[in-house]
Amino acid sequence: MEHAEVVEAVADWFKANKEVVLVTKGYGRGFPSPDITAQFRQGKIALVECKPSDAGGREYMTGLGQSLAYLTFADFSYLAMPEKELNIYQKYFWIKEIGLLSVKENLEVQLFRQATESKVILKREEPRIRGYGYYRDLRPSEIHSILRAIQTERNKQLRLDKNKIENAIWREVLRLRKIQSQKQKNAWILNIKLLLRDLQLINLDDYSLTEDGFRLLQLGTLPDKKPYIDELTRCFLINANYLDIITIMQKLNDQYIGFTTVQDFKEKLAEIMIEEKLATERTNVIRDLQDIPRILKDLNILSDWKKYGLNYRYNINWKRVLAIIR
DNA sequence: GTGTACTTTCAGAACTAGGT
DNA sequence: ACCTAGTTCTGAAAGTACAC
Repeated sequence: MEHAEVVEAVADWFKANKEVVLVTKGYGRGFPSPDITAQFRQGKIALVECKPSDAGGREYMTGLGQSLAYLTFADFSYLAMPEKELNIYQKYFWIKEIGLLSVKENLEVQLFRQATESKVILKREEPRIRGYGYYRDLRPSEIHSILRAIQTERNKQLRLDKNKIENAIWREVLRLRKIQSQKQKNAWILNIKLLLRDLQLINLDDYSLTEDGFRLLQLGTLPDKKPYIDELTRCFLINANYLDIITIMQKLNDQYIGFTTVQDFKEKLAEIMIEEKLATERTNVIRDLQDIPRILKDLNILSDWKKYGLNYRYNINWKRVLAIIR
């Protein structure tokens, strides 16, 4: 049983739970990075570490260690693996706080042991209402300009001053766009913060760049823009979890011959995104979808809105997607 | 060409938490 | 309870392109 199969099965198991409002795979943080995040109605969060078949004791012990680490920033922690391995190694998983999930050969999931609530949270993971990155307005080249502005300002500072960094971001926005009203400052900075957070390019605590952030900053200065765009695409697909969105788009394309209008397509897409718990009911997925196709087109993942017979559709450039996520 | 559907860009409304 | 500042989300005008 592959790692991805275990992840898929366990994610589905959480989605089936009425109390769960949001399920995301591998999204939200750098290290240590859980395979699944499940968020409950009251805002409590469970993190899951998944392990495949035939991996050797060492890997299952590492999984236990990761699960323990998750208890420092989430309410519940689970370790999931195939039934066979769970039986072999269960004696080592004696720490009762860690929940255990057993995945059968037919990919059916069983709750082997309920997790208990963490008593050791150091820094709580904030509940989210989206299982995909927040995105508004910014173009790929603008993202690079903003990263550069943040890093330039940071290098000037002896002592961290977040306000000055935000002022630097705003100055950069004013340079990039023709904005009339100062009132927009907060909205713009916020939109930028949320995007960079979700792409995992900066730590919001101190505006320090992550490894991905640094890489993008460097790639963006090259004369050839392709490596930058490719890397940014990877961040959107993996870090911001847009891979799940285009997977659902493909499902829709397979299911329907086409769509009468963009609006029709977006409504159907939004409905499934909520069904699949990629967003909560209170998320305005439709509004998000106003901007998401644009960035996917900029990243060369999505075609234009093309006519086929009487209907229309977006096509997904899977060749490129697969090359980038390798 | 022109009306309509779609895209891009800017603006601000609606929450939320904390203080009094 | 009310105010305020800060955060998050929503709306829509302006611009563009596309079918007819």
